[in-house]
Amino acid sequence: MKTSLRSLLAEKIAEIVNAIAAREGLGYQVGRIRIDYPPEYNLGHYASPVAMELSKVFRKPPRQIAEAIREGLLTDKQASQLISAVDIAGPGFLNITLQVAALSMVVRQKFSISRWLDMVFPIRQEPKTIVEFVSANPTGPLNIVSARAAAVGDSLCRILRRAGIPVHSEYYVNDYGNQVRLLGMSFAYRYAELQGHEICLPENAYQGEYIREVLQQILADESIPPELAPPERGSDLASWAEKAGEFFAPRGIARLVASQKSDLQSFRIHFDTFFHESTLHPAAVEAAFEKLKNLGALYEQEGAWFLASSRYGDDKDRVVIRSDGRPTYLMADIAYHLTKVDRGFSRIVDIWGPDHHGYIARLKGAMQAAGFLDARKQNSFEVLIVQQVNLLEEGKPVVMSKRLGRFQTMRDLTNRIPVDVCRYFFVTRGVSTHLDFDLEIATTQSNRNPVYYIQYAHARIHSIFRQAGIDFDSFEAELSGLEEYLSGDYRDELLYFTLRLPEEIEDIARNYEMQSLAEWLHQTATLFSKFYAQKERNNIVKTLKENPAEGRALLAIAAVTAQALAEGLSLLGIEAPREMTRDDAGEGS
RNA sequence: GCGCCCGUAGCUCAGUUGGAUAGAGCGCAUGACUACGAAUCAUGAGGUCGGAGGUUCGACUCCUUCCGGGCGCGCCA
Repeated sequence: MKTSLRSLLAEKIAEIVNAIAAREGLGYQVGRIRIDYPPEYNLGHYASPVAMELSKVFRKPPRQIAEAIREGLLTDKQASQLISAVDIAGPGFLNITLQVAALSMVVRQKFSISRWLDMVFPIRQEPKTIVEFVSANPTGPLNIVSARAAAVGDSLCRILRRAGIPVHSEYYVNDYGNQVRLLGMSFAYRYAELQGHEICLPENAYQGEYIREVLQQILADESIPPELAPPERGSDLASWAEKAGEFFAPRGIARLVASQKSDLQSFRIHFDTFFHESTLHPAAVEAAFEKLKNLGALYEQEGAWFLASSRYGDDKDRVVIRSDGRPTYLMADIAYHLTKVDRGFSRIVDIWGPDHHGYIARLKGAMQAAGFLDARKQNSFEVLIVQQVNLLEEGKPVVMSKRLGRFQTMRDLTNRIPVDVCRYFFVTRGVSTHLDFDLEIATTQSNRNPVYYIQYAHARIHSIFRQAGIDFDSFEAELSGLEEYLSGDYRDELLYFTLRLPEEIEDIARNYEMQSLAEWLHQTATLFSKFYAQKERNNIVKTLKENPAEGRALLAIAAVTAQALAEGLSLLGIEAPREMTRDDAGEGS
């Protein structure tokens, strides 16, 4: 089967609708057929509201259209093999119930979730995609919003990749410009302080304690050239600091970036590349400028060059070259994004922090001006804004100020909360919601966290295999001929739900709503727990002894569930342990 | 002032691009281990979906307006 059950049904319904339209003499072709899930399992496996949507086009009552589609499905040779019933409910919902045999058609010889996903995806020719995320300034440790963006971006990449989409993940390092100068200067002042100077840090310097720590690392690794020794005590340090800063800045950035990379690594975040802004200057920036200028997207005014972004929906035009000739950050960012185009990516996804939303219009404007978003090209450029995380400590907000060095770092977070818990927490919420993270509650509740519930279900299945003395990895789930054992006691419900994984992945590849995968994992684990709690009928070890055929069916259900849970967890960068250690458990329960 | 995001159960959040009786976790109440792990299962209490209008077969979802919270509106990055 080269498609999910849902897509197959959607195709069939589309055929049927088009046939009806032709019969009625309407020159109408349906677009995407929406197929959802009924609110309750006993209503069916799939539900579609198409009949209601088509009511206007066909000028007929929804139920009448639904009836025609029902006829079509039941008389279609391929579809009728899968379907056991089509009910029309409420105002015109089509509720489709599949046959149990549909399960054994999917779970055939050598079946595994992983092989199945490999078969299903890619569903169509997929565009080369680049996802840029985190991209924090290399002037300090990563903060908690970066942690959220990292979890979101990395999970998205894993999911897109699983959907067969060629994905490249990238971190844009802003190692150029004014802030780099300020960073170097900050090191210089701290260095002077070490040399016995009374210093008064300029207000715009980075004040965090980490500046001192990184400075120590630099000093431990290399000696400072004598000509950079601080001037006489009491004299003004400003011009000296400027010069010495040029020495410290690149060294400091290298170490800060390394430290960020190590934070990301411990959060299981993978980047294919780190792209340094400094490599764009000057050649790529100049080339981008020339390109936009030749396309007529720029104009000169009062000695500066402006991008006419208001033509493309921005509130106003934006400066790209200052009147002193230096390019702005926007100009460099345009150059950077044009490299994405040059590198062959036709789908560009950026994940930005909450303070950048005002920036979307101008960058999109630039990409439009550059011809990337030409309607005929089918390219896309999407920006996801990850909203802020309010860090609370016992219900009170933790005040954050990066400049003053008072802020919660990603490291603080991961030191206190296990990575599995953090990553699950971050993707369970939609990216656009502001969310509160109470460290105190997160710490105490992490013991009762939903992520452990999912992992527990997974570990339990492996425990069953250990009890049964069957090797999980070489076991091959196979349901052909075992249909009679697949009904009731949550058996079919669990299997159907589990086999929806490709549909989840397919949806997320389109809408980026990753919280639905977290939800799916939780529901799958819940169904397994219910299945497992049917101790009379679903005791696998016992059934294997009493009725081997039925035992194999139950074992296959469990195996497929474990595979799907492991696969889903890994898509969120969460581990799927085969045993849970008691240390992780809540004590007071 | 303008723009973007958010407002759903006591708390933290889902709600499938307008669909069926608005859901989950935590917390609370009650019950279930001599059977593959009780980190579990079963049952229950808890909602004027921020307020008010509008659009239609149908609105938590779309539009208008108001209220409340957050963030942006540099020739900074």
